[in-house]
Amino acid sequence: MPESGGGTSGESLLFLTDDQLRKGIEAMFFAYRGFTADPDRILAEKGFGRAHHRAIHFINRSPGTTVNNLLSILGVTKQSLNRVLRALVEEGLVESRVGSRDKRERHLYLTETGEELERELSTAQRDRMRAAFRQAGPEAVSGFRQVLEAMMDRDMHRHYTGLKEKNG
Amino acid sequence: MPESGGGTSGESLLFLTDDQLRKGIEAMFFAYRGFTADPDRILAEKGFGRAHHRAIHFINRSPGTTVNNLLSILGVTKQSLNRVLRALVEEGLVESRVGSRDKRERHLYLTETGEELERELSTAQRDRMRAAFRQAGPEAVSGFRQVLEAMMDRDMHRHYTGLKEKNG
DNA sequence: CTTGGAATGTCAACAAGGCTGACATAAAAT
DNA sequence: ATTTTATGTCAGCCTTGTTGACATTCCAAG
Repeated sequence: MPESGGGTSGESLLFLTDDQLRKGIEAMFFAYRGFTADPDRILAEKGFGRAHHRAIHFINRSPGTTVNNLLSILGVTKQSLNRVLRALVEEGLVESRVGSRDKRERHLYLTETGEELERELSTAQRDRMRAAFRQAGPEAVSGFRQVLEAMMDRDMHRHYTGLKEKNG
Repeated sequence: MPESGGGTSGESLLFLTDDQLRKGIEAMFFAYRGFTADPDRILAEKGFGRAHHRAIHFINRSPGTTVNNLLSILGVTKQSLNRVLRALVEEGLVESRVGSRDKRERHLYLTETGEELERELSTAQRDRMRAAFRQAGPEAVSGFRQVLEAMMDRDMHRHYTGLKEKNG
């Protein structure tokens, strides 16, 4: 099955062969595992998981964000996120304040302890990312980002580039 | 400690700032979701999940591979993989043959039905990857792969580049 | 002001897929 | 022949997804 989906009809698009694409697919799989491996070890020690890291990361990025806003970023159900947030609040890593303007909303903040764990996690993850970036060089990093951006769902691209939050 | 994590001391390593690294981290997160979104829809329709896709992919790549070999690639416990394989065998997508040389081993093969699903899944995933590659261009694809390779754990790199299997 | 619908978040219960432990069988070592 | 090691299966637990039911708050219509 040399070219099941391609049909490159002679052009120099060798980087789009099925085999190149399969390598890209496996690269994503193996790299993502490496990408989360270090934080996962830290989290496991403290009895947390991947889901807690995701929440902590985005609360840190946008302090005062609401549960609803976090939901649209994380793409899970509110019930699922709620369980994770409850644990983080109970452990004293996250503070949940009732909205002053709209009392249905909960605004989320990292506590001092929460920020400590965030630092530990993101330092580990950044260290690996930095090593990979340095090894590959700035040209490669640019290409890396271009491909990843093109691979995102459109509405996620918004959360990635925008970084605008309205936290009243 | 004027700079929290970087300390670039004047060099032109702007692509290694904490903010650039944070963008890389979020790019991985959002892109990985996009990367699995299409197969996940197909799998959900048929009552399977991410774990089944992973098994199907690597059995297809190395027909006749053993459970043990698959374990070292997937990085899960044998008990976890076993549940997934049992479902695939029961649904008639995978055939598990007792090894002839070593009867403890089980050699795994996709059935005709299994190959059909594999094609459906990999076509969807390749389509997205192809679109991203095409949009970003060959230079970017090269950089993408360089960074991902540098981000993998060392022993995973083996599975990625090697593609050598001994299936007796 | 009251009432009804929409938005936000919580509680309960279930399913998928990680995990460890116990175990059966086959191979290898003593 | 017996013990040890390797491979795979079965049972049960935990995290983190899911849906359904519900309480609270806001807002709009009457």
